[in-house]
Amino acid sequence: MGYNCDFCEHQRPVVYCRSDAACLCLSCDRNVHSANALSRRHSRTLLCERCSSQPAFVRCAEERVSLCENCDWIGHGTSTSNSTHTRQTINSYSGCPSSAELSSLWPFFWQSPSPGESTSEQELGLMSIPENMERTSWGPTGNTISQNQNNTGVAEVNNDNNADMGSGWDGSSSILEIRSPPQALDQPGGSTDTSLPKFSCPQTKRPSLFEDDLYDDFNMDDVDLNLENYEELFGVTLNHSEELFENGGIDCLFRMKDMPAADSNCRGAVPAESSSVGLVNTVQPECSNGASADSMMSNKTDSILCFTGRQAHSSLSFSGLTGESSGGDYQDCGASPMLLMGEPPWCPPCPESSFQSSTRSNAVMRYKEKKKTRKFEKRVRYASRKARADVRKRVRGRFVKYGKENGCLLSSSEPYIYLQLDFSSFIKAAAAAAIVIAIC
DNA sequence: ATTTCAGTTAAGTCCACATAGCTCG
DNA sequence: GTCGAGCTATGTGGACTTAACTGAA
Repeated sequence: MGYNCDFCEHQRPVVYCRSDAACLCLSCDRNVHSANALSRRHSRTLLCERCSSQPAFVRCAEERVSLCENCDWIGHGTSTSNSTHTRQTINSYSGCPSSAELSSLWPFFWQSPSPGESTSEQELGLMSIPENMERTSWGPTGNTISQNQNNTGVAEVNNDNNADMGSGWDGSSSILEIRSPPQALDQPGGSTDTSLPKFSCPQTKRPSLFEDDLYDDFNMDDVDLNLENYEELFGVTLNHSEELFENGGIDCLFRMKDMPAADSNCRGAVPAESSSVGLVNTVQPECSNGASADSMMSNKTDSILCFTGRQAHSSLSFSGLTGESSGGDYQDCGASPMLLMGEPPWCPPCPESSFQSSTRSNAVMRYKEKKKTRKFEKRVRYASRKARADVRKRVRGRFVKYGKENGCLLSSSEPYIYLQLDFSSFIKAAAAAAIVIAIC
């Protein structure tokens, strides 16, 4: 541990901004994300208290610690004693919430931690947040969804918070939105309510975390992250790498299956730094296969060494990738890169490996099938041009001028007859002419 | 293990023309 | 500031070409 805020480099980071790929203290989070309307839209969540480099997605009530997916898997997925811990999904937020708003969002923040645990949450309560800054409002559509994961995997939706917030805040200038975590998690209990975030019991069905249904409802058109908008908004030309980074590190890893199987350490390091495909393909792993998962996940410096770090990504060029193909390639895949590569590098062999293997093979099969049938739809910007192109005459796939349809010029303004003949027609015509000449 | 070759796949190119977007008077 | 003329760049789809990839011999 011992990391500092990426912005002030002084305070202990508490929240993680996916858009900025930055770990920030609350003060800097407020400063940075109050700069403009765009930055206010950045979705932030708690920082994992184990690795201090990944966004936390679940809160362990027993351990009173916020964990990212990887650390949750390490802590709960491999230990039968810890697997029964009650865990609560951590919501993300945007805007500039006050400390009171954060307390409503994360009530566990102000619970006193048990002895020997991280004190980051205690410090969090002591952090000064300039309350004179722009007032944050709870959006009328803000939907606080909390889940109490028990052994049966029953999730419940808590709308009380939302109602309370709605009554206590002015919804006219909605800035802050409470979002359920982006991860679609399987729900062992088999709930039919698809609107609810799913939760997974990692030790039993870990691979399903990344199965196809995770991406089925994800449409980049809805997210609207195209380059044009970025140029319009920021006035700068954006490399495709940045677009990939915006989409999240996990989705950018599919080319990792090309990496040598021994690169387990670096495989784990990549999601930790939201690395990009280009980096993965070009940067040689520096880490040895023998490194432990713990050291890998906790050693932030190593991650940066292996995959250049998030600060360097903007200078990398991905000119060989097109927006459509590359972007969709990594967003529409139906299986996790970890899935394709084999067991997660941080997952030691366990008795359930046979079950996981079969599940994984099924997922890989579904991924391959989906990839085979996948078709990147072209986005038509001008329907009128498309309509015209659809009805325009072509000769061998090329547009032809008016009057040159069917190989002949029909326009009276043209002084000559235009013949559009392919080679076979030319041979036939030449042969016929030769016969005529011979007869004559 | 390496090379060669045929088959497959993906990406790029070409065409004419309507239209968006810009400058200029 | 507004308007119109003139100009340039862009986008549209199908056929074709080219390059890259794959698997077998």
